[in-house]
Amino acid sequence: MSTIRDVAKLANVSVATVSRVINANGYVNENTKQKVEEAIKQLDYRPNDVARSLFKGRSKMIALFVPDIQNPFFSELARAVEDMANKRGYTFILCNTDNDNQKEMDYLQALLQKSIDGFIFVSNTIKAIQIENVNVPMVALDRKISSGLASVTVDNRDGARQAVEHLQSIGCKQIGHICGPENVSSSRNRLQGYLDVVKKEDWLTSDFVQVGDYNIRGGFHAGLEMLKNNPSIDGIFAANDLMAIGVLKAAEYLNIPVPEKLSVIGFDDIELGKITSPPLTTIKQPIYAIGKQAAELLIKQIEDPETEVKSEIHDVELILRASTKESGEWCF
Amino acid sequence: MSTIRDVAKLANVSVATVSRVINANGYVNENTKQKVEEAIKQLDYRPNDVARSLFKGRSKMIALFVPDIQNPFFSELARAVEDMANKRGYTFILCNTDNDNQKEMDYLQALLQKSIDGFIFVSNTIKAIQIENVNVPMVALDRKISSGLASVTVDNRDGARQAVEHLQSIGCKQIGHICGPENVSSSRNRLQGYLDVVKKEDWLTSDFVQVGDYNIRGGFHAGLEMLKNNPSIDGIFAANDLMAIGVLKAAEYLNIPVPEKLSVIGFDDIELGKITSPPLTTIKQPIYAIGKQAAELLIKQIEDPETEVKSEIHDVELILRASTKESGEWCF
DNA sequence: TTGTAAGCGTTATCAG
DNA sequence: CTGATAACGCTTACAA
Repeated sequence: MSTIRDVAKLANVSVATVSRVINANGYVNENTKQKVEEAIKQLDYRPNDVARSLFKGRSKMIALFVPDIQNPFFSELARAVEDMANKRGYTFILCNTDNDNQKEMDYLQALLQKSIDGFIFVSNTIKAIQIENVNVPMVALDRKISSGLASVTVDNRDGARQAVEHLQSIGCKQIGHICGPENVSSSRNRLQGYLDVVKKEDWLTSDFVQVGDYNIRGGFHAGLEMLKNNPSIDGIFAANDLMAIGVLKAAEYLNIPVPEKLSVIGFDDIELGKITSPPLTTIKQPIYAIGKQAAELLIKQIEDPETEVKSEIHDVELILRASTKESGEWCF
Repeated sequence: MSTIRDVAKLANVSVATVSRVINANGYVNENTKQKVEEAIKQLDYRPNDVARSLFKGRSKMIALFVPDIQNPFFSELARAVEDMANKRGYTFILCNTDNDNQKEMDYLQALLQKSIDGFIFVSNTIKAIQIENVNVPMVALDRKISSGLASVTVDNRDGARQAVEHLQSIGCKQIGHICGPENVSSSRNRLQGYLDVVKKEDWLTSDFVQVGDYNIRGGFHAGLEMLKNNPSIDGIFAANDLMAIGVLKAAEYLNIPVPEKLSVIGFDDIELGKITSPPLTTIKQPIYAIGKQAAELLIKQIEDPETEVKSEIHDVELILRASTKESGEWCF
């Protein structure tokens, strides 16, 4: 690997001049510029980013923390963040946290030591106090961390309301809810939305809300429990698609036909929901778009520290498929 | 952020001594060591990795190139690599290439400029000549790139044979194959394995092999085509699970009951195969294990350049589920 | 318009 | 056992 010094020598100029031309920075005579560019080409010279980082104190790297990249919701988010990072010349670092706060803190430290330029967190375990003296830009994605932190989320409560109202509109009389983990803000908000709609119903008992884990397996078990205890249930709103798929499996297991006897609706609109049998009605989040926006917001903060800290809340949208009555649709 | 100089000043020693204690390197008096450690604690000092990297010419970062993290096969691989990287103190960089050679080359350059320590490639577009003078360790994963490069793969041909033989053993008479893209080595090997078993059959015509794209949609279309042209087909071996799921959807669309009239077998054993209806019989690759091993191999090469370049080939295993006759199994 | 030289925060060599 | 000091490769005052 040749260095800036090699180029300078070959072009018969000083390293400062070379630096000026590679950074298009400061005055440099057209002629000497040509010479330098020639030398650069000849040596196939590429500036060493580590040296640049050391000098600047910034690395052109951003990190995304997600619980688990194997969850399709997070992989779509990751894809969006990476694409944006890439486009703006940043290197993308992916951190799987498994919702483990220790892991999060370890990553945080390690990356700070590498002069990372910013973080995007999808986390329900990071506390405001743990990051209060991190002095690089940060953005919370999907889940809020603290009010002082920029965030990009969706209107979870409204989405949940839409879901439950849809179930009612197609004739469901008794609607259960599989909620996500209680320490996740999106999950709490979706539960709120559910309650907004059904809290006055006389059939409502605590049996109608089961706690899941935002995964297929948890949805399956919660769904099984709920359907066994309340055979009269004819609609289930699961707080995410993965759990809704679990409910579909539970219904299949119990020989309850969907959507004839039971309507199921999820939340997120991951690709997977299109290929279940029946395909899943859901509340669509603009997953890629929010990931992209989080990255944009972060990079804006990085490149202009004066940028105001904003909280963006995106709308969601009902997507009708065959898992709820009278809305069948065969995709592909 | 305090520097090694601040620590030295506070502890009343030289920076060299501080360096010695943080690296447990060279002699240092127990007493002065205590003093230094005290100072480090007091200042909450953390060494600057960028400076370290500049000096050492290595960054403790490794990268993984995959076509698309949204494919669950790759996200499991990514998870494995990240876990291993993490464990060994490396930072993990994920690169989605979309099978775009230009993107691969751009990433390669960018990361080399950051003094990346090594690469793991899942690629069918990188050519040997493009990386011949990359002088950091590299490992090919899932797909070979060139014989000179360390690689971790599975016995695709044997797996394909097992798949087709299983179909025969349960009574399938006419077996079609949905193969993957022709420029992917695993896909070619699986086709070979299929042909090994059926090449002498008199029913075999070119209609029995359809090219897919390793994705659900491609599997759906290829399956549709095949089933429409050959109503007598009673078994399909798809070169990966995603396409097998597409075939399942195609059968559903055509009202062909699986496994009663048609048996379907995939390859990979991604999680998704467990939740289809019916669950998917498949050839299981040790996905996490090969990802982990690729990372181990890479790190070994990084830390000991004398390490010999090895090619590891893992065995695969038939997993029986309900998409092939007489092997029904209800998981969860 | 160009060059010199002082850092950026480490590590390692070489004296003491 | 410890301390100066010269790298590592780059950028940017400051001079010329």
